[in-house]
Amino acid sequence: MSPAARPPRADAARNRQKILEAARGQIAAYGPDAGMDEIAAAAGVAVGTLYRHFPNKTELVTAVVAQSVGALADETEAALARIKAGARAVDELSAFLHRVVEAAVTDKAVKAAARALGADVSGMGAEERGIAALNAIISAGQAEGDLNPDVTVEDMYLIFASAPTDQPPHARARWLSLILSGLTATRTAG
Amino acid sequence: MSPAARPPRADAARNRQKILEAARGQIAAYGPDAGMDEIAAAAGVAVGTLYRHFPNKTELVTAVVAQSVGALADETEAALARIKAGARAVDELSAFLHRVVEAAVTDKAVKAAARALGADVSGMGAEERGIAALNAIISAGQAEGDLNPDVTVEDMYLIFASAPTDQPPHARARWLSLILSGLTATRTAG
DNA sequence: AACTAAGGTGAACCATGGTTCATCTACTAT
DNA sequence: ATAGTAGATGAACCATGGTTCACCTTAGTT
Repeated sequence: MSPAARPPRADAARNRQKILEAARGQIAAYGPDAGMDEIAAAAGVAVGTLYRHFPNKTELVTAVVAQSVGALADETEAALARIKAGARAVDELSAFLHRVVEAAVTDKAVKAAARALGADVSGMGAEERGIAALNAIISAGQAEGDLNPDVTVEDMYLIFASAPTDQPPHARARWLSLILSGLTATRTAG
Repeated sequence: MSPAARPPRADAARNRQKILEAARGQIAAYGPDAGMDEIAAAAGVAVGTLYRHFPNKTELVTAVVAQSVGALADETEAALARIKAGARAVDELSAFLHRVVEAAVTDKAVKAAARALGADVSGMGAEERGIAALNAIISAGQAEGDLNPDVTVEDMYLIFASAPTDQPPHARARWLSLILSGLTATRTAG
């Protein structure tokens, strides 16, 4: 279709990035109420520029989500790589989940905004990558005998989705430790 | 102060109730976006009536939250009563939490709406009651040796706050079972 | 250095939805 | 029954905030 679309102008690319960052920040802070004007201001740009890069608010938020998903997938793959290099799977999983819970504080707001705007956030490209890596990590943990055999990727989804966001750090840590004991506890009774 | 304010008219009380119900339903369904007009329609009333009963949307939502908190406190006390009558504390706690997680699907939306509107939801009267009962239940469970010694009411708050809402029933059940194993698992190592 | 289109600007537009208020209705008390 | 007031009505008002667009700026090119 587009026979090699010519590359975007240098400042355009820069602005696009600034807009995404600003959007993430504003939404994390003010939720779906973050206004386009505010996002523009935070990015040091005029509103019109937002609309040159994204057709509407929904698309903008979707793009932010996509970026998050991508970053998450990267982290997952990095963890898997460390495991293959000899690291213990549970430890990596635990550390990974810790980071996820921290990031969730921002990402949840973003996802909520996406939902509030009726955005279609399903089936982002990077998601597949993350799932594959997660599956590998879980299998490794189970093979090493540290993870319950009934643990699945679904559980990870559940954790992503339900990670508490408006709780103080120590509460978030407690929450994760409760969950982890559910994933790792070795059942003694049948 | 108010020297026996004369009782409200019969239909006024009825309407107030219908409004609260409608508000809960609409907000559960559409989140903070539920409009006053829609709530009014659902209650079979005109908008003006909402404003006779509640000064603004924020207060209305706050009232709905208060109602939820009250119901929750009632349930807690009922559970405690059953324990005192001989029921096993963990079982009651587990059942109670199951109900909470089910109710959360509605209440979370309401609370989210409250937050979105900047309502002050802290320190509702009934909250104290619930806390007292919960403490008693936890102590009982620990005395019976089924609950970890480090479990506190804070954990219950955490559960209320982080119960997943946009997950299918089986996922919510799984979630609770993960959490419960964190509350009840008997640590073997020091 | 001049050209030109990609990119940026921001005042203005408009839909949405919370809120008001002048007016009408119907409970309750006498 | 009737008065009198608490309560109900809903069209209209207005603030908010997403979106548009006619017009400048400037990066990249020759």
